[in-house]
Amino acid sequence: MSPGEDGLIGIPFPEHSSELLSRLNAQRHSGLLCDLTLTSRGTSYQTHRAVMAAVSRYFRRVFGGHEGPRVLQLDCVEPEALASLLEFAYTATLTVRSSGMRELLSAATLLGIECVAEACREILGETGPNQLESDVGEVEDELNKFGDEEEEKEVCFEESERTLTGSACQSPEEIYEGIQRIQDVNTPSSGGFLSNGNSKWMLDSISINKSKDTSLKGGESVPHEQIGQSLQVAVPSGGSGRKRKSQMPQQCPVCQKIIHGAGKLPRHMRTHTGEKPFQCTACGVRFTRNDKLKIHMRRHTGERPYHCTMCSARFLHSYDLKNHLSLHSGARPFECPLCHKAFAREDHLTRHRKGHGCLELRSRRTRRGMEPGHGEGFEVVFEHEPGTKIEDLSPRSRPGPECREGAEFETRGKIEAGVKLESVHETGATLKHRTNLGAEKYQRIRLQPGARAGLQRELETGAQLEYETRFEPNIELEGGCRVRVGHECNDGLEPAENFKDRLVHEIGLKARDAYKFEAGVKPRGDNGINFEAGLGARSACKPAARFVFSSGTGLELQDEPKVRLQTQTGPKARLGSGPILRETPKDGLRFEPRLGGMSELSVLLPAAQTQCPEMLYRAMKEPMAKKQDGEEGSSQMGNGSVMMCTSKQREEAVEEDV
DNA sequence: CTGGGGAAGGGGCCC
DNA sequence: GGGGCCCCTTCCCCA
Repeated sequence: MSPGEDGLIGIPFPEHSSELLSRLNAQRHSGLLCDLTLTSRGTSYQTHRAVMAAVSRYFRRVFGGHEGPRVLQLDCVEPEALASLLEFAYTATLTVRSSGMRELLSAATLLGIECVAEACREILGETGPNQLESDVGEVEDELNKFGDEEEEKEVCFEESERTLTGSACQSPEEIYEGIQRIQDVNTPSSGGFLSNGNSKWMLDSISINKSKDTSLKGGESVPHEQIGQSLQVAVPSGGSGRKRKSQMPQQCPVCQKIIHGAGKLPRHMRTHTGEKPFQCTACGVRFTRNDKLKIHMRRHTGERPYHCTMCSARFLHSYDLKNHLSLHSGARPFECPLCHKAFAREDHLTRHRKGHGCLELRSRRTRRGMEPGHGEGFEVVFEHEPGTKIEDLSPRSRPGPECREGAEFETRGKIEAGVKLESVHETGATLKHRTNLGAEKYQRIRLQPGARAGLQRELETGAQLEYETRFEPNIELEGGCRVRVGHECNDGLEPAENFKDRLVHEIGLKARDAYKFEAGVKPRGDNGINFEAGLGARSACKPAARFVFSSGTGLELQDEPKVRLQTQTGPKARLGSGPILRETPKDGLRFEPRLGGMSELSVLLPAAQTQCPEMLYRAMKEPMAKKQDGEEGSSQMGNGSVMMCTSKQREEAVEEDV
C-alpha cells in the first residue's frame, strides 16, 4: 500500500461464526444471559431472543420493534421438535428421529424456519406443500384472523381445539401476523409455565402422528443416543436447507471437521454443545458419551479389568496397562532427535519437544543398566572386560573421561528407521572385538534384541593396529542412512585442543568407513588418523579446536597435490581460518585447519571421479584390499568436497575465508 | 522438568 | 446406517 492510500484491510476470521455460535450455545445450556423461556407441554427451554429472532421469522415478528415476552408457551409444537429446532439454532445441525420428522416439519413451518422445513420435506420425499402443511396453513389461516390484533403486545386468549381441513398455505409473513398468541411474563416462573394459567396456544390438533407419550421432563434435554432412528441434518446457515443423511464421513457444521464413522456426528456435536446426557447414578458426574460413563462406573464398582501379568497392578483402561507395561520392559522407544533423551510415552516426548527442555545437542547416552530398547534402529554397545586399560583402547571406543577404568561405558550407533540391512548377524549375537594389546582384552558388541544389523567392528593389533568400522559386503543400505558413533579423537592433537564429540557418517550405498592406524604408529601418536570413507564425515568440534587430517604414510604423493578442506555445515560454513597444508612425504599429507569459532567441521572425501582420487584411495585401499580381495565397495566414495585445486585456487580460497 | 494417572475425543469393528 | 464397544492419541493434572 502506497503512502497516503488509506486502503481498507479485510482480515477474515473464518472460525468466528462457529465459535460465536458455540459460545452462545454454551450460554444457553448454562442459562447465562437467557432472556426467553420457551415452554411446550411442560418442558421448558432457556434461550436467547436474539438467536431465535435470527433463525425464525416467527420470532422476528414477535420481537421485532418491541421487547416482547419473556416466556412463550408453544404447546402447539412438539417438545422434541422444539428441542431439535433449538439445537439447530445454536449448532446448525438438526438431530431428530425419523418418526418425528413430520412434527419437526410442522414446527419449522409454524416458526418460519424455512431451511429446516425444506430439509424435512426432502427427507420425507415431499416437494410441495403436503397435507400436513395444508393443515398447518389452514391453522395459520385461522390464526390470521387475529392479524388485526398485531398491535396488541399481549394477547391472552383461549381457544378450543378445532378440526382443521386442508387449504392452501399462506405466506409466513401473513401467518405470523395472526399468531400473536403471546403472554409476556416479567418474571419467568421456575416451572417454566405462564403465570396466567389459562393462556394457551391451542394448535395441538394439527399435529399428525403426534406422540402424546413424551418422556421429556421440564428442562431435560434429549440425549442423542436416546433418540432412536435419528437423522442428522446439517443445514448450512444462510442458505437453503440441504439434508445430509448420516453417512461416512460427515463434516461438522460448527468446526468443519470431517467426522468418520457412521453415527459419530452426534457424538462429536456434543463437544460443541457441551451436552452431557449420561449421568452417573452414583456420584452425579455427567458424561458426553455412554462408553465413558461405563468406564467411569468401574470406579464405583471397583472393577479394574486390566491386570498386569508382571505385578499386581490393575487398571481401569487398557492403555493404562500398556503404559504400565513399558515400566517393566524399560522400553523407551520415543527418542528426542535433538538430545536423544528417550521416553516411554510418545506424549512425554511431545511435551519434551514442545517445551524448552531440549535446547541443546547432546551425545547419545543410554541409561545405565538399561537394556537396549527395541525399534527399527539398533545400538552398538561396547563392553570392556574388567581390567581393561582404557588407554589401551582405541580412541573411538574409549569412554569419556568420566568413566573409570573397567567401568561400563557405551558408544552408541543408530541406523535410522527405514534402512534395510540385508547381511545380518543374528539377533542378540555378541561380536568380539579382539585386540592384541598384551592381555586378553576384547570388546563385545551386543546387538539389541530384534535388531538385524550387519554392522561389524573389528579391532586388530600387532604390527598394525587397525580399528575398522565397516559394513559387510553386499549390505544394501538404502540411501540416507546415518550411523552415529560416539567419538573421541585426540590423535595428533594437543591435549587441550582435542575435539571429542560425535562423528556422524553420512553413508551411501555399500559404503565403508574405516579408521586405521598405520603400521608402527601408536594410536595416540603424531600421525593422526587415516581417514577413509566413501562417505562424508561431520565432526562437531569445540571452538578453536584443531582438526588434523592425515593421509597416512606410504602415500605416493603425486606432484603438487592440492587439497582443500571444506567445511560445509550450517549457514556459517566456511573454510577453517587459514588451513595449513603441509606436505610431509614421510607421514603423508597433513591438514591442520584451525576452526576458530566453527561449531562443526565437515570432511567430505572425494568421490572417485575427482581429479586426484588416487591419492586418498591408495592410502587406504591397499591394507583393505589384503583383507577383502577384489571388493570394489571400498572405492565407492561419496560426494567429495575435499577438492583438488591449484595453488592459486587455494590461495584464493584462503583469501576468501580471511 | 519428568513420570504417571486419568479424561476427552476420534476412529475401527461389529452387531 | 446407527450405536455399542474398544483402542488409540492427545492433553491435562498432580506429585
